[in-house]
Amino acid sequence: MSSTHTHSKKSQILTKNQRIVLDLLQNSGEPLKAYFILDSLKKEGLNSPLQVYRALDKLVELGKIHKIESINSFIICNNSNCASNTAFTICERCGKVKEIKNKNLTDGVSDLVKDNQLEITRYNLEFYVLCKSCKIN
Amino acid sequence: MSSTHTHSKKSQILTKNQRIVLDLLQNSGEPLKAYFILDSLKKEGLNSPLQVYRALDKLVELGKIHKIESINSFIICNNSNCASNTAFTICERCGKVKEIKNKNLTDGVSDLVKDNQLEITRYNLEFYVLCKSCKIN
DNA sequence: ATTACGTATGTAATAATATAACACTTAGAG
DNA sequence: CTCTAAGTGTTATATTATTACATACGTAAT
Repeated sequence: MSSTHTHSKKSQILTKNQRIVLDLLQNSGEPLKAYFILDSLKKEGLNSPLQVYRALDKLVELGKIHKIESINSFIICNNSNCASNTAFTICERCGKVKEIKNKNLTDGVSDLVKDNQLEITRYNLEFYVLCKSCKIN
Repeated sequence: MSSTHTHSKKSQILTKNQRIVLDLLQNSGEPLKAYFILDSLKKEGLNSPLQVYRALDKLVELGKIHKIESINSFIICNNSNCASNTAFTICERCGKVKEIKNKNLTDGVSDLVKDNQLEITRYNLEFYVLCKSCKIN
């Protein structure tokens, strides 16, 4: 074990395509669609959908981004250790998405899951809301 | 029209396309994809994707079926009054989907939502699990 | 009974989202 | 150095969903 690392340095480093896709999502902070990412990164050398989807798949697998299923979009993960569990609010009026950081909520869901004897490997929670600014206007 | 009956409230009656799509989902009990529904109902007179999507949209709106976002599929609602709130388990191995009827879970989620001052109009919860039969084998 | 209106229908075309197949490259482990 | 796992680049294609437009049909108001 100590002499032989099964985890190579390579596996911890993002490849170029993974890097530029992650950077774009990081800088945006908003959910982006795969083909928007493709268009945005044409100048960086991304030419085909598959290049984008492969990078996205890997980043999701690494827990660095999440897919928001109901809007076919990807967003940077802003929790340090949310694993593959996700919880979002999506404004029904303006479409704004926020990842829920509230520990009470996610802990509560975990408890409910335990109480109900569900063996969950991961979950995806999408809450449709009317966000503050939309509520005012 | 072969019969003379006049329904008092047309708005509560499903149209032919809505009916046959609902019947198929009802009989199946499983989540079905739009284009599978289209293929299955060719003999009933459905010819285009749009006819299917229009029926599905209406049925979702009426709360008679749900869309399971992460698998782009539609399933009959087996709760009498779940409104537009949905909670499913999806087996990661065999893909089997079950609507969660557990009142504790859904009530709990509602409480959590209240406690965390989220104003939710509806929600969509997708729990990925290893189902009983897949756990055994 | 006729009109106006909202909703549904049928059809063709196309947009948006995602994957398959294949040949090639690269980096690290042994 | 060589083997292998992972990533790349590219073309083509599959899957999912919507736009646009013309037509039909039931209901309520006139």
